[in-house]
Amino acid sequence: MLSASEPNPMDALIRKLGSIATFSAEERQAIERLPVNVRMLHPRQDIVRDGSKPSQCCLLLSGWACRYKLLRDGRRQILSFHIPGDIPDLQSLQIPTMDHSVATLTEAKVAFISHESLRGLTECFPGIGEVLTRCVLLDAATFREWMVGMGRRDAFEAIAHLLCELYLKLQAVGLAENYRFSLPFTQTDLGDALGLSYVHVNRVLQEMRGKSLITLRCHILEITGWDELLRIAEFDATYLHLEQRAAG
Amino acid sequence: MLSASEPNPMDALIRKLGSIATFSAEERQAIERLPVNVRMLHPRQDIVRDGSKPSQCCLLLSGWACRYKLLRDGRRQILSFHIPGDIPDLQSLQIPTMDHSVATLTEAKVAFISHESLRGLTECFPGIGEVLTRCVLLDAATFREWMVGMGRRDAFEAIAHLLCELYLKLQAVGLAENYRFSLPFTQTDLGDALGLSYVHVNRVLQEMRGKSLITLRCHILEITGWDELLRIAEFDATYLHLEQRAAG
DNA sequence: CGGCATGTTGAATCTAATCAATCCACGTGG
DNA sequence: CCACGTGGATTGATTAGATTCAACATGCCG
Repeated sequence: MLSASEPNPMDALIRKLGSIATFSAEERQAIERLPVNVRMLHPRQDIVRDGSKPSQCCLLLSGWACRYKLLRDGRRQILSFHIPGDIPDLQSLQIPTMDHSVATLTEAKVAFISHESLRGLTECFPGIGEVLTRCVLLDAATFREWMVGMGRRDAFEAIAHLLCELYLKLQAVGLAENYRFSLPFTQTDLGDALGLSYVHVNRVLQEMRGKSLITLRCHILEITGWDELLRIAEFDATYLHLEQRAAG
Repeated sequence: MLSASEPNPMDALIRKLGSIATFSAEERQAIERLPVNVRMLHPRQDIVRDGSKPSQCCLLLSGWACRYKLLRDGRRQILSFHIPGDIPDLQSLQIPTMDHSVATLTEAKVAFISHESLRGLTECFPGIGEVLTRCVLLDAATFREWMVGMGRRDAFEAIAHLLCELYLKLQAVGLAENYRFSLPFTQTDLGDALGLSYVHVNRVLQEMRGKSLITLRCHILEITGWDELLRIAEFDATYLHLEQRAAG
């Protein structure tokens, strides 16, 4: 048995899955025993390329990653941000060809898990298969919310909404508290996620600071006006479908 | 056995599933025998409401439907369009609470199928479960493509892309050919799907007509410049993940 | 120290939204 | 048959939100 002081690399995944479903000690052990291939990756390194047919999935253990698509002239749309515990290309298990790319945003530790062993796991433990299906459906719920942001919210509302979302997602896996978290990527990345130019993102962030809604220094964001930000963003956490639990 | 002249209501579903996967005669029969509750619905009628916890799924048999979210002040974002064979709220099987609404756009025939019987079906036929999972993942792929449209394509490109997508989806289930199809909803709906105002949608459609890329009369769209439209939209059908087949 | 990436700010420009009419097809009722 | 009402499409004028271009500041790293 692993000692508490030497955390299993799968802890990030366990924590993530625990935030959206409950599962047994047996299932937990099976996850911990999955054969993985752990690697450190540089910032802004592609993990999976658009058009490829991966034979493994990537589980993010530390750092940030994103999914994105490029247009020919270089315009980029970031489709999602990913934090430890996420498996950004989980859908490749069911849909062989990637229709987008996955890349790191920061230095990141990634565990590669073969499709084969993931299939073995879900066959032995259908409950885990259901939780993983839940994961990809929750990604889709976030896509839907981002669509509302890009299509029908103005820049201020959209950024406010994204900041609330990121905080709650980080908090759910124990990576944020007290309305503070690390936002270690650039305003260009934020713009590419929201369909805005980096200049405009910058101005809106200034405006939020001016209204004392946030502070942002050295890539540490603090939401100082949480309730107000929720109100402006019309934020409703239903779409995150987080497991309600009594405590911690 | 059903005669050819009296089509089973599930034919729409069979055709849709056949466009994205292959399955056996046995599986096909099981689908045809699903107990359903068929109803005709008026145009612009809600089928499932945001926030509800449905105990059944709705299979669209004829007509058009959409998923959408509303902001408090009435701004609407359409998240997807649905055509016969689609099950817009399929994810409610795994995620109990709806984070958006589903509504008809036209008069529509809808088959309601209880979660219970769907679960029974996927337990007996795991292959069907996989195809259904594939369905919701394909929806997510379309969400991603729409995000690119809203965030990084201009209005002309985005509309061009949507028209190409709708044609191919209709064609895949035999509801369109020769670059012609019925587009029986309003320009306001198109705008709400693309994050544009209806006035602007109108102008762009004019421009497309001016360039002889499309004709649009009485809600019948003909794409007269398919290749050019594909080029402008930078359309790549990979994200539709349609099953490649020799013929028919 | 110099170079580079990121963040900040201003000015000009542009895309698309908004506001406001008007038009047209269609259905209804007198 | 025609007046009327309605929903959708179209067009023009104006405005707003966001982009683009450009410059400069800051901070980090070799």
